Amino acid sequence: MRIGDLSAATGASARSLRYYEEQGLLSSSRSGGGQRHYPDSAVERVSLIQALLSAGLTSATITDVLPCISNEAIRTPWLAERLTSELDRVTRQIEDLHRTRDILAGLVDRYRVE
Amino acid sequence: MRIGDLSAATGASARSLRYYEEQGLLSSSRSGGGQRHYPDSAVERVSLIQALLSAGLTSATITDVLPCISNEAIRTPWLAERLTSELDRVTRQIEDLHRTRDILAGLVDRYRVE
DNA sequence: CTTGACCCTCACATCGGTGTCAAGTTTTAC
DNA sequence: GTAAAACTTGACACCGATGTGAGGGTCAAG
Repeated sequence: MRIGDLSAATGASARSLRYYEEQGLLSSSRSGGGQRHYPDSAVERVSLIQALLSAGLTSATITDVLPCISNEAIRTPWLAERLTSELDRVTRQIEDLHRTRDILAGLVDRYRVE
Repeated sequence: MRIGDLSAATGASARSLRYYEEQGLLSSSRSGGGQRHYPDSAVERVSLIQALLSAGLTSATITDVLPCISNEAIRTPWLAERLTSELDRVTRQIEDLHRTRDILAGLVDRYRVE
């Protein structure tokens, strides 16, 4: 599939897809004329990238962390730490967000009732 | 208390506290020499601001939403909608984050076991 | 007083992902 | 074979909260 198709399939803009590639998160083959072609599996990969980005991982961090999905060789203890610490961060983020949601819910409630 | 004290009490930098004031999120009285003074209650207000900011509310949104805590008069139906839609957004954000956490947890697990 | 710690305003810098525009090339459909 | 749609690279802009630094006041303890 070409970049427009992948964009349509994932919701990521073509600009973003090129950026992901530039950052080493995503790879593509090129047609004779230089246009990018993606395998169907790219859709899932982009979704994963999007999820991790929206969780606050940096593209550099994702670059470090993503290969371990497909490439067994790159697994190092250092990477395990990295993954765990990101997991902890996200977990904390969820907890904070729960508190904030309660605050907002309280506001809504108070607004409704009084 | 002065800005340094409030900063120490909340973890927000003095820069941020001035910014909050500039955006209309926080008010202060001034000493003769022009230095800011805050009541003790400012600590809680700043915590609230921090929570809402970290939940992804914009300072402009918070400006709209915060007054309804202290000022009954400003409550409008429009504000109710606003609050509710922010609440929904945060709720969705939490759900997304749960999925992402599961992804990360899966990576950690896979890393451990294999 | 004086001195050191604290505070003031103003302005510019930073970060990271994305938008957007320009000028040019490739692909597709008729 | 031609036009339209889609793609390419490159560069600059933006957002929004915060950092940072300059140059200059204020406050409190000695």
